[in-house]
Amino acid sequence: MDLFLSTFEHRIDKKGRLSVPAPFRSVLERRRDPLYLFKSLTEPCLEGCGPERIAQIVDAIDSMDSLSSEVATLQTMLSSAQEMKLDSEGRIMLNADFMAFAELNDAALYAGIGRSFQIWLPDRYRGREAEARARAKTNGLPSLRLGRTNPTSSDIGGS
Amino acid sequence: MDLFLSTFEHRIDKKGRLSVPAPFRSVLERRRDPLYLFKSLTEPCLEGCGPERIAQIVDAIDSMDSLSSEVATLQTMLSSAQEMKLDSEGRIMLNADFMAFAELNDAALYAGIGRSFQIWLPDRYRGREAEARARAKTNGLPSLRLGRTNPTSSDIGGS
DNA sequence: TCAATTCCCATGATATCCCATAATATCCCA
DNA sequence: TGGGATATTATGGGATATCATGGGAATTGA
Repeated sequence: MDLFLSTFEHRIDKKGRLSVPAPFRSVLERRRDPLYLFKSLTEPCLEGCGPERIAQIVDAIDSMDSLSSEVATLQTMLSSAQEMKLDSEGRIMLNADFMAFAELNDAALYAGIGRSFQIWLPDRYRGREAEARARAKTNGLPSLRLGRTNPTSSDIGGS
Repeated sequence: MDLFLSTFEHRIDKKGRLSVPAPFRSVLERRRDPLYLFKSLTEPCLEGCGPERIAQIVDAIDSMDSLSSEVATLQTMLSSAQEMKLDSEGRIMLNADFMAFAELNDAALYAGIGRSFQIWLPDRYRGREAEARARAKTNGLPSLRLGRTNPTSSDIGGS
């Protein structure tokens, strides 16, 4: 099972192009998957994933009460989602909405979190990481149930 | 699986013409589908889709009790539906009824929500999006357990 | 005939393609 | 194991194509 792991910091050039880390690209290429990005619902960052997660959201909407606020939330995710086309050098172009949402300017940090990854303003990410480490030191680690855990909402729009 | 995703804001010119976003056009062209628009039943916006969704509504009506109020509701959708013809530059013309219903004047925002998309007054849409994000932040994200989740292999984005 | 559409062309902005380069990582063979 | 050769990667720039948009002319239709 190949996963998105590790962090990478890349420059955003004057034309707004941003290289996708080669290890992430090869995960997608191996699966012959296009790359989707969308605005996180809970954090000031972008989320990257393959098509199966998008399909999951589409199917969930169809099976839910179309008047519920949960459907509105899922639709918000989709309406910010975008299939990213990579140029021949493996770069993507972030539109103005994405750039503004994550407050990016000339650099971006990719954080692989397993089945998906996030794109952050580098300094902001490092600040969050420091906070998380400090929390772990005082509160201890969250329990890690090994083996299959039940899916929770927190692994959709992403932590 | 090609879907209507992302948002696009386009101007409505003096002649009432409105460009359909190129990515939406290419979804329709790839499927050789015409474009249908109809007035949303629940929101002050227009809905856009291909013929399969219209057929879905027709089939649903056929399979329901013709006296039920739901049938009347669905019929309302169909009676406002219209096949849109695109000009050679990929633009549509919205009739006065559509313009008034969505309260459009000189700009429109397309919001892709998977198998269909919506057309909104831009500011109104952004307000709704902000609300949905605020809700998600306080209430958490909807669970996606509903969709078919294949627990074996190959589901990087899955559950 | 008049107004409203449809067709056609123009244009600026922007995205995309293609090529170049420097730095780094990987390979290969002595 | 070392070190030179080769491949990969991130990054940049110029040329080209696409897209959204606007306007005039031809066409329709009532």
